Amino acid sequence: MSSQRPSVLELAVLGLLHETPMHGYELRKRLNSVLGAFRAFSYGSLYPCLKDLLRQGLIAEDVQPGAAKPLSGRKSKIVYRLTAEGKERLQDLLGQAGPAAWEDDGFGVHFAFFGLTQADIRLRILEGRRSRLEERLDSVRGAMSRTRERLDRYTLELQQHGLESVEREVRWLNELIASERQSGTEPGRNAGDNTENSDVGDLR
Amino acid sequence: MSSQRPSVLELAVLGLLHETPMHGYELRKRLNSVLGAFRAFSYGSLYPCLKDLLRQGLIAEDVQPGAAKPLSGRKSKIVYRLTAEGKERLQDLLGQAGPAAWEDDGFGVHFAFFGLTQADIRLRILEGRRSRLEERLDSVRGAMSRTRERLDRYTLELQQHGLESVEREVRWLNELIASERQSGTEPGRNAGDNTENSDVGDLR
DNA sequence: GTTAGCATGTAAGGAGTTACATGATTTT
DNA sequence: AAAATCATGTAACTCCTTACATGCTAAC
Repeated sequence: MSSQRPSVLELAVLGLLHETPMHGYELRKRLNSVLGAFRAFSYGSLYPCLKDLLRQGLIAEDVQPGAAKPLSGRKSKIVYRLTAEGKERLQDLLGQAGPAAWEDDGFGVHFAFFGLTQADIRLRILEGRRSRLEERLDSVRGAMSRTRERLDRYTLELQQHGLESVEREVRWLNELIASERQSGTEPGRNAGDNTENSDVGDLR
Repeated sequence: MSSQRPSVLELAVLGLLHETPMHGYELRKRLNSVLGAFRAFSYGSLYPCLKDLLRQGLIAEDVQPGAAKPLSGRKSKIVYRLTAEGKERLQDLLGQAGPAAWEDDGFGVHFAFFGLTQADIRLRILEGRRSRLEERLDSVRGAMSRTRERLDRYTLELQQHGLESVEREVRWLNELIASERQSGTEPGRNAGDNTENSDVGDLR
């Protein structure tokens, strides 16, 4: 009655555990390293989330009894791994290309797991985010031109910087979309296929 | 027992009401227009906040009885204005140059009201934010060099973009700080004094 | 042998959203 | 007279953080 977490965390945890089993502490570090500047999570949200996923049968725990390995700085108490249901659920989440995947929360995480996402879904998410940002651009530009005169230097500076940030992300998305389309429509190539050819993949 | 809102909203509301009295609906629109791309608030948080500020005596309400003005598209029900205590509280909040003023939440709002903020506080907030971002830069760069090999193209792309966004904000802050120092240390000029001289103020 | 980092958790609460409920006024 | 927008509010809920509590292991 209180579960159903379509949360960012669920996807992130399932996605990370898809690579390799891990225990909570490790998971949290990788979480904040993969998501980098975008998001950070504390144990206070991670552990309850793990319990929830466990209860749903999406992950399973392997308990390491004592310190069996004197060598190497590992001690590992509870190692979580993805179950078959968890893999299904992950694929399910990765297949979603709705607003949740391109809003501020969500986009970063979905993008981080694009390597596991189908090419057409990737494209839809990128385009969804771009049009979302363009909407925002319009409304901010509108508000600026409507109230330009009465704003002081700092407010103006803030708006300008915000605007340029969004514009910058739109350009980034444009490059990504172009690159996706090129590898997507190329004959004889499958989704996710990304061997080196010409300069695609070198977008920075 | 449950008040004490050092929330972003409190500062934003007091700051906006310092310019001119307004009713809630108007306040919310200006809020989302001034803060633009940084933050957005819903009525569900605005109205409770107004009640709280009212209870604390920081704002007062002037109720407009009926439709007294046939002309102009105004109807105004409850117009809020800043009380003397509210002005004090605002100055208090604007004088704070601690972490709350330079973390992700908070910085945007504090910056938006730099026009009402003392020059030395402005500088401290800008420098605080810059060093905060530089810390983040270090940790992300560290994480990247530690795990570079095993990351797929998309994860790398995400980190790169995040990194560049932060670097961009640091450059922006550098320009602002330089400009602040110039007008601050100039002999015969007071804080907030920003008449045209050479090229300061034209940083974009 | 004590500090630092690894490791797992919980309780309380903060900050805000969504969805709803209601009604006045203006525009079409 | 219907639709849009102005205007005010509330209840329930979400998601996450902080601060605490606990203990193990490695390094100095």
